[in-house]
Amino acid sequence: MKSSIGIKRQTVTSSVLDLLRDRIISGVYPGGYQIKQEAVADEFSVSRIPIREALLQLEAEGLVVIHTHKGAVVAALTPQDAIDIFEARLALEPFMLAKAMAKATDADTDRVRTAYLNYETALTKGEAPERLSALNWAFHNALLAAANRPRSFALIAILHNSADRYLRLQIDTEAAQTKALEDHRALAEAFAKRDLTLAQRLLKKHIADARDDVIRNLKEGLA
Amino acid sequence: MKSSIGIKRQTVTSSVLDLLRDRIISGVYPGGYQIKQEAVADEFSVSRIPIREALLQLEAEGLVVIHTHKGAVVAALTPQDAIDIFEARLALEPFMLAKAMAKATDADTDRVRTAYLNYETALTKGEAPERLSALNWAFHNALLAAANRPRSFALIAILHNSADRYLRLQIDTEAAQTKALEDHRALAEAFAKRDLTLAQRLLKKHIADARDDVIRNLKEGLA
DNA sequence: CTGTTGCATATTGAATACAACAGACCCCTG
DNA sequence: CAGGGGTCTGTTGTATTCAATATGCAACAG
Repeated sequence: MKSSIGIKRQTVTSSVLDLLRDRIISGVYPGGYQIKQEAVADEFSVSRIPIREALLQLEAEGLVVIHTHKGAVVAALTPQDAIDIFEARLALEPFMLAKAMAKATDADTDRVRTAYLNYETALTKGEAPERLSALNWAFHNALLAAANRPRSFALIAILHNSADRYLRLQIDTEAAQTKALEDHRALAEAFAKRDLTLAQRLLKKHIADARDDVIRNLKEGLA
Repeated sequence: MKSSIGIKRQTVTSSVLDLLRDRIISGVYPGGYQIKQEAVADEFSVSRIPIREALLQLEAEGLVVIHTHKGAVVAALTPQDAIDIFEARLALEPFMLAKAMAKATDADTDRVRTAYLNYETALTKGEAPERLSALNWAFHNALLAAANRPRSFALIAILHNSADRYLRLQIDTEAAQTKALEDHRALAEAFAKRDLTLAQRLLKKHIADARDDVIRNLKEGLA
């Protein structure tokens, strides 16, 4: 097999997919924004075909809604949707954490610790929100990776992306991020000690708190 | 070819999507089968574009795996994958059942009862497996519909489709279906009584038993 | 004989071209 | 003035065409 390492040969569709996803999650394309295929195609100097295919995948991720002959619209952010997403995470993540911790090795513990430290240093350095988001996900990722459940993992990843859209809306992102850091620290510790009960409780609270914060902010925003 | 009832406002892509999905779930396209775009396009006398788009959606549903420049292959059926799927359901469905039962009205109870009866009559009539599959899903659907959680529901629907592929492999489908009927009866009763604890326990057992059956059959098949 | 290299073919990826639909606008009629 | 109908335009859906990649095979060097 030829080494494809180092060679960056992405397909146009996947490049567009990543770019559009970033724009939606970061809020460049807000909820309700209509993504016109031709506009995106022109912007990237490609045809509409890869755009269409990227949009289909974004729809599968729940980031856009496509109506026949009417096109793709960025999914709206609503309290009900936030509850839907965060509570699905609440059902899935602690469950998968159990599977992960049951099979975790010292190497997995190290990965969790490293992911925690990366988030910490990025936060103290005051790095950009998208960087912090990525590292936040990397931490949750590390917690669950040992479970080795591709499908469940994919579902959780999708939920995280959508959840991220809400988290980026936070008024006081700094407070939320600092709290997240503290939660992560405790989680990493419980993971290292293989204290499943504690870890699950912490994770549930972590997600539930995020849900409540998001809801509160949304309600305030509407008032 | 499906009968076009009334106006066929369906897009080619969605028609192809439904047909391919059926073929995969029913086993016409077995795990590992390579779906060639042009072959399907020729069969339906359409271009490859709708095929490609359908395949992308099937990938999002976890029914096929696409590799760049190598095409789409029907996802393999493995014990690990089955565990992954059924245990994700085990995490999600009882959780959502709680949300559903908390908001359920008498109309919802009726829908559950009707769904149960439909499955029962179809089973006694000895209808085709795909019909029974659809009614089985309709029952689970009815149990959870009142929750009104589109995203969680979409995830569960996808998991059901993949789970169905495994259930269709069952050696003794009749025994499995009869057991399912009994489970459903008890579930419908608990739902009607609003006995959440019992309903959740029954649902968990229902799913866990299905998982175990599937695993056992897979292992035997490999032996 | 073995391993590598280069070519031929099958298949997918993307661009271009054409068709169909939704929505807005205008005009018309009552 | 309200409402209907038709055209017109912008956008999406699909077909067709071209380009790029993977894979198998044959020729060849060692």
